[in-house]
Amino acid sequence: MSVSIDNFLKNIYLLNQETAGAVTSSNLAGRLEVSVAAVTDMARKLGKQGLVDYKPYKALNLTERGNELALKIIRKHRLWELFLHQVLGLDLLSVHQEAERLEHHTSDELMNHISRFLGHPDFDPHGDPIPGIGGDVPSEKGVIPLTEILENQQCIVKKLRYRNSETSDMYDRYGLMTGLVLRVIRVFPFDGSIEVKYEDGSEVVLSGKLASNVFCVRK
Amino acid sequence: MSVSIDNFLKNIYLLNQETAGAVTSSNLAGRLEVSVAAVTDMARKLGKQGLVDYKPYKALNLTERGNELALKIIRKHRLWELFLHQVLGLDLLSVHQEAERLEHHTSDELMNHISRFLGHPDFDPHGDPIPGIGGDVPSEKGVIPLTEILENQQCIVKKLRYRNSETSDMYDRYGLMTGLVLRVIRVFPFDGSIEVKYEDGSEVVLSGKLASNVFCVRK
DNA sequence: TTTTTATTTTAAGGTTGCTTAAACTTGTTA
DNA sequence: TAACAAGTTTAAGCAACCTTAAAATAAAAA
Ligand SMILES: [Mn+2]
Ligand SMILES: [Mn+2]
Ligand SMILES: [Mn+2]
Ligand SMILES: [Mn+2]
Repeated sequence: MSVSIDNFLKNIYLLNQETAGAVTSSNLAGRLEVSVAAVTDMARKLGKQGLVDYKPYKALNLTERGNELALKIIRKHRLWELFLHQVLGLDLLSVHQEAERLEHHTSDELMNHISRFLGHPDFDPHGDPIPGIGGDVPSEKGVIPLTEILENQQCIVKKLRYRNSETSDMYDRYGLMTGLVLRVIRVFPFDGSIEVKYEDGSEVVLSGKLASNVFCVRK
Repeated sequence: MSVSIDNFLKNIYLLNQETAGAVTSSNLAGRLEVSVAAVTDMARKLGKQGLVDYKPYKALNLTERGNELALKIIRKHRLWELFLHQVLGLDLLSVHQEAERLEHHTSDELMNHISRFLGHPDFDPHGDPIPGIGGDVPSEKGVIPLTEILENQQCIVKKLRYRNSETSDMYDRYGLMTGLVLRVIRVFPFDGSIEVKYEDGSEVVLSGKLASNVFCVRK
């Protein structure tokens, strides 16, 4: 397992969730920032190794074994993120960048020490589930976009979807973070924007697009 | 800077101290576990880059810039070791193995967070000095081998030299660790072995060879 | 000083992971 | 159905970092 293979498997897994099972070469190439030809090469190679289900011109899928490996890397990534955030105080953008490298260079043993130190947590600071040692993924049942909360209902923010560094800035601007309790004051169907009230009484209006990237559970 | 270059520079630095300035290609090759030819290649390459002072058939030396880079890597290595030991409870053998990889994949920013978390320490858990951000190396003044302590004198263990995994076992066996207070009870000139008394009153005899790898300051 | 030995360098080649450009499939549009 | 456009594969090649084996050099021994 090299860094390239790690990232290849991990991003098939993640992209598979985002695109509902239709991971294409160009899709993955964009994500990994390599040429499409490089993806074809790697896919064929990992196909032979039994990690990827590769058929020319077809969507890419992980095999059972490929899936297990992907989950192990994601586990390391998200445990590192939580550790760096909670213990060392790095911000949510930095933790991702550091974890992106550390995930490939940490033994299972060290990762288990970190998991124990954190009390075997289920979610990372972005609200994403941390797979267990056995590959079990904590459920996110009841987590829905903020756009589905009705007027006057309360909810707890569980997950913020990070699309780029700009979303990070916006979450900062509005003070949005996991664990926050919000009450939806008003929904504006005109443009989909939503007025919410924080626990401290302050109120802001979020754009529909931003709100659709904020996930929460009803309170 | 790649992992290979990191390790090349770091080990010239360390070997330079151990051999008093006579770092040969075969010497370094053994340390890095690569062929001697690979060392020559890399030395010439880094010579062109101004990191190594390379002259065919001569001993290898770091340039000013190469030295700075080596110290940065050593700083990361030793800070990681202390962090993994003190915070996460890894044993002294594991911390070295993990640090050996993490040192290459940690940003300066993260390392500074870790340094602050630890209170900007001067020594790693093996007693080796941790270079500062500016490249200043904490002094080890007064640190001498246990073999130089006279009968009935007390000393504090400051540094254990790890030669291989066996030394590690022996330090464990005798409960030797940095910070320990010892009193030399008796020196046996016959074979150089030394009888020491621990603070709890127990007494053991250490071989001369083992004692020469234990460093301490007089109390 | 010449010869022998140990060490270092040079040469040739392999693997991994990438690139660009050309050839090929596939599904859609005319 | 034929042509086109988009996406994918194949081909050729490059850089980094290794290897082994042969040639060159330096140091030690005869
Ligand atoms: Mn990564
Ligand atoms: Mn995350
Ligand atoms: Mn290393
Ligand atoms: Mn150390």
